[in-house]
This record gives sequence, C-alpha cells and structure tokens, in this order.
Amino acid sequence: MAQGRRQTGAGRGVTMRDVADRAGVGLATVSRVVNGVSGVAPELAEKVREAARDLGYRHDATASSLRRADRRTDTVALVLEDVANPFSSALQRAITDAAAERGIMVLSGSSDENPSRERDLVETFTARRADGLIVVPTGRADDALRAARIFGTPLVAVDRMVDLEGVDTVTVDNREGTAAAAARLHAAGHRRVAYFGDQPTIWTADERLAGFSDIFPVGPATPVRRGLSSVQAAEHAAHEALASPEPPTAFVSGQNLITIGIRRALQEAGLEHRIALVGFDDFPLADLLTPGVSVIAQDPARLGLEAARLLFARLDGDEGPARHCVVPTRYIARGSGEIPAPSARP
Amino acid sequence: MAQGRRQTGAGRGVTMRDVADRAGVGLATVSRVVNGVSGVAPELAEKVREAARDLGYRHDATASSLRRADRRTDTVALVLEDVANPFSSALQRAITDAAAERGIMVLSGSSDENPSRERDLVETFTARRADGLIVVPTGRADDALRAARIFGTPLVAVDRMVDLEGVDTVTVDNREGTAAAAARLHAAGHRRVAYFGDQPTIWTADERLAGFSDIFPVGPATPVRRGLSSVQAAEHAAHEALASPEPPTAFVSGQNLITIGIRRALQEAGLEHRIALVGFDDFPLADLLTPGVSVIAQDPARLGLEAARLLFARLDGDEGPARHCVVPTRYIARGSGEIPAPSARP
DNA sequence: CGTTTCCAAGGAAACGTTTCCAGAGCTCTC
DNA sequence: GAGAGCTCTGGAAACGTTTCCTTGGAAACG
Repeated sequence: MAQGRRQTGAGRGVTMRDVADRAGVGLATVSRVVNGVSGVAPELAEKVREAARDLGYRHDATASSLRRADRRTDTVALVLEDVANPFSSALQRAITDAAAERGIMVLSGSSDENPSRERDLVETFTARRADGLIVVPTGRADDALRAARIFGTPLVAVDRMVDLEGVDTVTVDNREGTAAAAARLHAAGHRRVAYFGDQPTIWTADERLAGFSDIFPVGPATPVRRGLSSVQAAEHAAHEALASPEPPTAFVSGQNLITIGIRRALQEAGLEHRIALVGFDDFPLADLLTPGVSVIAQDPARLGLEAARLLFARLDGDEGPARHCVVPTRYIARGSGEIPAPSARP
Repeated sequence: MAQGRRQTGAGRGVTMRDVADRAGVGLATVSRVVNGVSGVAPELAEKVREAARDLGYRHDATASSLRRADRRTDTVALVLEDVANPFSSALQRAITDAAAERGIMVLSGSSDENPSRERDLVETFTARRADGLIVVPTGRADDALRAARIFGTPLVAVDRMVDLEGVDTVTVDNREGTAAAAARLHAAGHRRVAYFGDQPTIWTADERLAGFSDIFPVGPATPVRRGLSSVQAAEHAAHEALASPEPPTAFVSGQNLITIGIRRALQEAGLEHRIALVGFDDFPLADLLTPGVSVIAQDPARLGLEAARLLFARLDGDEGPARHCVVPTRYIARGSGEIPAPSARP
C-alpha cells in the first residue's frame, strides 16, 4: 500500500466543527473540552471526547496560537554553533528537557560560526513566532540579535557575552579557569608554554587567552596561535611548534577540537608522556587515553539549564534588568597536565 | 533597560494591514510582495517593502500556513533516542542541513528509548502539523507511529525496521557488519568470544546479535549479555566476565557506550593488549587509544541524508510503495580487533 | 470611436481556533 | 412567587494571512 499523502489521511482535515456536529454540541463546547476548561457537564464532555476519538481529530496548535490571547506558540528556538559538537548537543539536551517540562518544544539550527547563517536562523525563528530565543552568538553585537531584540522576542545569549542592552547571558568563568590551569603549569616549573586558541572573533577565545596571559604574559617563550578551528589545523600547528628550535614544554588549548589535535600530534611524535597538555572543555574518553588528558571542564548541561531558566522567567513576565549568570569551571587532573617541566625533573 | 516582553516590542503586532495602510495599498498587494509573486508594479512593490521596513514588519509563518492552500508548515519533526549521543546528533545534523536547503525547519526531541515519551513527542509534533516525521523507533510497531500513519503524516523510520505497512525505512547492514567482524576474530583463532548487546526490544540489537551468532553460535564458550545500555553497566558486566573461570579471549560489543564500558574494564584490568575488542559504531578518539579500538563503523550522516530524501520525496507527492534503503557499514582495523587468540600466538 | 482583452490592484471570504457575550435553565432568597 | 444570581451552553467575532473574484483602467483591435 502506498503511504498516503497528507490530504488522504483519515483524520486529516477533521476540525472542531466536525467533532461538534457529531457530538451534537456547539463549537465552543468542543474547544472547552479540548483545552480542559472546567465547567462542562461530564457526560457532555465524554460525548465530545468520544466523537473526537471516532473521527481521529487532532488539535491544531497553529490555529490555536493564532487566535489565543497571549499568542504563544509554546516554542523556543536554539541557535547553536554545531549540533554535532558534544558541547552543543549537551546544551541542546538540557534545554530541550527543561522546555519539555513546560510543554514547550525546541527548534534548533547550527550557525557554524557564520554570522549570515545565524541571521537566517534568527529570521526564520522569529517568522515562526518562537516565544523566545537562546543563542550561542557568533559575534559581539550581531545585527540579527539586535533585530530580534527590537522585535521584542526575549533573547538569552549562552556561552558568550554579547554587547546588547538588556540581553540575559550565561557564561562560564573562562578567564579564571584558564588562569588557574596555567598557574599549575607554572608551579610545575614550565616556562615555555604554547597557547593554541580558536578564532579571535569568538568571545570565549579572547577570555581564555586573557586568563592564560595573566600567568604567562605573551612573549617569545610563550608562543600563541589563534584561529584554529579544527582538529587538523591544531595538529598541524602543533607539529610546527614541536619542530621549532626551542619547542614548548607544555601546551594549553582553548577548545575541544584543538586539544585533540595537539594530543594527536604529540602521540605521533611519541611525546605525550614528556610534554604537558591542558585543554579547555572536557571530552568523552579523555580519561581512557594514557596519559589521561587534564582539562578545564565546563558543565554544558548546567549552562543550558540556566539559560532556559532565564528565558522562562522572561516568558513568565519578568521585566527586570538583564541578568548575567556565571557557571564555574572545574580542573580535572588526569595526568597530561601534571607532567613537570624537564628542568624540574629529578 | 529592562528586556521588553513580546507585547512591547517595536515590530511586534505589526500586521500586513498596517503595512498596507502605510504604503497606501491594499492588503492583497502586500501579500503578493511579501511572497514575491510577480505582477506587482515595481514602484508599488518598493513602496510596500519600504513601509514594511519602517514598521519592522515580520511575516507570520503560522497565520500563513493556516490559510495557505497546501497547509504546509515547512517543518519536519525528528524523534531521536538521545540528542546527546554522537550518533543521534550526527543524524540530526545531516537531516537539519538537508532540510535547510529546502527552507524547512526541524523540530526534535529525545525518546530515551521510552515508548511513552515517543508517543508524547509524536503527538506534539502532529499537533503542530509537522509536514513529516523522521523517527528512530523504540519498538517494532508502536501505537504512536501507527496513529501518525493513520493521520496521514508521512513517516520515515531510521536506523531500525518497523512493522508498519507503507513506512519508508533506512537502516544499516547490521547483521552483515557484525558477522564480518566476528569472522575476522574466528580467523584469528578466537573461540571463546563474549557478545555484549543492548536491550532486546531494539531492532538493531537483535540484528547485530544475529550476525554474531552466524559465526559463533550461542553456547557455553560464547557468553551473551543483553540489556546493557550504559557505560557503567557494560563495564560492570565486563569485569564479571573477566573474573569467570574461563574468561573470553575477545569481546564483541553491539553499541557505542558498551564498547567504551568494556574497554574501560579491560584497561582497569591491564588487559587491553591481550584481549581483543570490536565494537559496533565508531566513536571519536577510538584511534587515539592504545591499542586503537577496531569498530564496525556506520555513517550516521549518510543515514540521515537518505531518511531526509525519502521523506522529501513523499512531501513532493511520491505515492509509490514503501521503500527500504540499506546503508553499508565499514570495518575499521585499529588494533584491538586484531589481537590474536592466545593459542594462535607464537 | 466602440468594443474586447488584458492586467494590476483591492475587497472580502476563508483557514481552525479561542473567547466574548448573551441566553437558557436552574436554585436561592426575601 | 418573583427577581437575582449562578452555571452551562452556543453563536459569532476575531486572530493574520492567502486567494478568489470583482473592478477599473489602459491597451489592442475592428
């Protein structure tokens, strides 16, 4: 049998009017039953439910939200960097779960760090009248976000700060986290430490580098590479650094994929036990490698939950000033970050 | 400044009527301009666009789809097992990208292998009048899916077969993949091989076990554990197997998390170089471990793309019989699967 | 010049729902 | 026993859009 098209479905096209006629009641009564409003005689309500079941009636959420006084669509939209990245998907999971508790659905899309894709997504989402937006912003004061603000859709920026009046934000204590990790390396005797970071347009990339520089001011002994955004790029850059006349005794990475790239290069050179490595953001299996990869771990689920909470507060009518929520990071020692500098070795 | 609520936004509440009044044209003309229909005088169209810009007008997709003849919402819904799982997020990513090319948005949710959550999600999605559904089904012939079919929403099952008339499916050649991997172990001299699999309610779990049994018929020498669904559970089970009087010389795992759990147990016992391990489904960093973890790799992006294609064909009016698409797997040798049986060692 | 043809443009109906309002039937109170 | 108050019900308007259909005017044709 062929799969029916929408028009041919049994229940498709059945409206409240049809249910009302079959149950022998008025349209308004059906609406009341469907929405669970009290004040309908029990036997009448049962008759309506039966008719609805018989006809295969399905409530139409789009028509409903169009007419309803609050015009809510019970939908929030999520603009991620890339759903396939574990950080993003953990964020999405947390937000989706928090939303589900309130009967809210989540639309999502990936910007791939591309401002024009971000703009497209925000535009599509506002056209669909999402009740609110949670965005991992590509830039500091993106036009798209500004437009959403002007339109009046509540907006929460997550993971990165944004220069927009009145936007709630949730971030991680990037600078402190990196500084603390760098301080540990310093205490272990490291003086030649390389920092590999993401594109400078990204807020977190700046913050993390700043934390590193708090301990290791940029200079010839502390080479900094920025703009790395893939495992391959980081791997290549690490090989270059290792081939230099005075290679670093430790690496600090500002991101997930970069950490993996560096580690890959170290393993290829057989140096993973001799050169220290600390990465920002935890990743699965970091503990199964030998040595385990020490990281500055964030809690993406927590980040998502806080973002959802801020957004829901706005949806509930909170008109207060913009809030900023900072979630702490946690250093996880697994071995790679505890390798001492050669000079400090016995 | 306080973040405005939806009612207070500048553009919020601006309708086509307002734009029409400001531009001094009729409502119908604005609609034509907004939808890019030809047959409007250029200067009039420009006037409309200007008025829309001035007022901050945003097209309302919900009202639009309500009235439009085809009643399309340009939305498809995705029911995953768990967005946070790399397999699921890769699937989502591929589907979202394919959909974006057609201007279609993707709603998604996680069933967590729970049929009642699956039912909730399918119901919510049909209430929102998604044009189509892509589902990783929890069961063989779920009520929820049947209901969607009856309602007439095109439905594609992905990753798992489903016993429903006329439902398109996309799966991987599970049985062949596992059988081929098992055959390699057999050739390497292994005779005591343990199989650890997921819950038997899951179609793929059955298929993969069947493939294993094609080579190693279930018996005392080939212990089978099923119903493992977390890293911890698998780790625990592996420890038990290793402590048995005659421990297996190789493990075959039917899933991602199980593979990791087994590997974790092997490393804790210091046996990762002596006992072979092959897992179904690749995972990041499998190659950075020593030895690297050999896997039967699937291509989730490909799976998602095929599912999207099947669905879009239905949306485009394809009324043909249900189709079934099988995507091949690929064995990736990384070391752990190439460890020979002790008897075969020199 | 009169008639037809064509095309741009606007008025109004309709999509499926929620919600206001009015009416009907009741009980309760003075 | 009549009016007030209450509860339940249904009719109809409205949400913002698309689309049918009509209209007015200009161009084309005899």
